[in-house]
Amino acid sequence: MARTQGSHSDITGPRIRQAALALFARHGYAAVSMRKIAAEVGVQAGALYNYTPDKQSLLFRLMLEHMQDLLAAVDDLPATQNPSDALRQFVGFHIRFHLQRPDEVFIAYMELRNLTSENFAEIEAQRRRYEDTLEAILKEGQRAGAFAIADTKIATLAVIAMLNGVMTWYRTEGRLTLDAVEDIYWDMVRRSVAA
Amino acid sequence: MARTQGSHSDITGPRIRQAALALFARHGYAAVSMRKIAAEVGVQAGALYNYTPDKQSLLFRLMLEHMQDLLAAVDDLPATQNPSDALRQFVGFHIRFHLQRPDEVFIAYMELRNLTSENFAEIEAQRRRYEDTLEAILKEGQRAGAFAIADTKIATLAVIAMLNGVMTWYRTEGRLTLDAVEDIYWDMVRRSVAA
DNA sequence: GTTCTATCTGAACGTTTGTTCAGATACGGT
DNA sequence: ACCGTATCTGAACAAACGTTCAGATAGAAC
Repeated sequence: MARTQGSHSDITGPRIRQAALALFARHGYAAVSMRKIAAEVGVQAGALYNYTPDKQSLLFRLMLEHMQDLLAAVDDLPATQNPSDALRQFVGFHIRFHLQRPDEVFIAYMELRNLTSENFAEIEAQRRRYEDTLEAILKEGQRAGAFAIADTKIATLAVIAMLNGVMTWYRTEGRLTLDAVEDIYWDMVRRSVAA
Repeated sequence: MARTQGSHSDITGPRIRQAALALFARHGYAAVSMRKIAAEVGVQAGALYNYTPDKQSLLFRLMLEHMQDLLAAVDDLPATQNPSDALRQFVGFHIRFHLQRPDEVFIAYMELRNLTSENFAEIEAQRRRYEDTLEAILKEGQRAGAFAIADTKIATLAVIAMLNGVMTWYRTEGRLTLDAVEDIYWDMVRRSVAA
C-alpha cells in the first residue's frame, strides 16, 4: 500500500521533522535510527528519503531553522530607551523563547558535534551573531556608564550560560510562574553587571 | 599474538578508560564503538571485556569516578570565616576543578541520557549532593544577612550554570589567565547575590 | 626448562545501521 | 472513466554494531 489516505508532501515532511526533533532530543542523534523516525511517522524508512537527502541534513535543517527563528525574533524586539531596559528585555526574551522550544534548544546545543564541519561552521556563525546582540547591549551600557563590566565578552557568555540554566530545571507545573522566574533571573543579571 | 610486551591488567585497564573518555567526549557515547576504543588502545575489541562487563558500565564508571572525585574534593575544602569567603572559595574551586577535567565534565553532563535508569539515578544523586554544598553556603549567607537572594535553589542552579559556561570557551592559550577568569566570575557571582 | 595462567587474538554470532530502488498504489487532472 | 505522477512499500545491500569464546601466547613461578 502506497499513497495512503491523506498522505501528502505537505503533511509528511513536517511530521518527519517533528518526529526527528522529538527523538533526537530524547535519545540523541546517533542513537536514533531512520527506521525509528519512520515508525513514529507511520511510514517505512525509505519514504524519508523523499524529504531529506540523508540523516545529517535532517539534523542540520532542524538546527538551522531554529537558529534562524531565534535571530529573526531577537531582531524584531522593539527599540528601548536605555541599556538597562534593553538588557531586561533581552533576559525576558531569552528565557521565554527558549522555554517555548525545549527540544530545539537541546538539540542545537547537544548535537553540534554530530554536524559535518561545514554545517557546524554555519550554525556556529549564527550562534555568534546571537551572542553579539547581547554583547552590543552590554557594551553600550558600559559606554553609557549604566554597567560596570570587567570583560564584556565574558559577561556575555556568563549571562547566556546563566539564563540557559533555566532550561535544565524549569517545568510548567512547578512552583514558580514564568513571570516569577523571569524576575528572579533579571534581578541576578542586573546586579551582576550593575555599575 | 597475545600478551604482547608490557601488557598488563594494571596498564591496559586505565588505558581503556582513558581512550573511552577521550572518544566519548569528542564524538559522544552512542557514536563510539568498542572497536574504536580498542583500536585507540592498540588491542582487539574482545580484549576490552576483560576490563568491563559491557559498554554501559564503561561509561558509568567514568561518570561515577568523576563525581566521586568532585565530591571528595569539595568536602576537603578548608573551613572559612564567613559566607562570602566560602562562596569565593567555591567559585574558585569549581572553575579550577572543572577546567582541569574538561572531558570528564563534558561526559558527565552530555551523556546522562545514555545511562540506564538505575545508573542515572546514582549519578544524579551525586550531582544533587554537590549542588547542596553550594546551596548551604547561600542559605547561610542569606541567614547571616550577607546575601540577598530571592530563591536559594534557583540561585544555586544559576550560579553553577554561569560557572559552567567557562568550560565552553576557556582555553589555556587564550588571552586570560586562570586567575583573571576566576576574578571576573567571582565578581559577577558576588554581585548577583550581594545584600 | 617446564608449567601455569592471565591476557589477548581472531573469528564468529545475530542485529541493526544508512541508503537505494524497482515496483505498487492512490489521488488530481482531464 | 482513464491516465499520469507523486508518494510509499518492501526487499535488498554492504558495513558496522556489541558481545562471546575457543585457542594462542608471553611472562611469572618454581
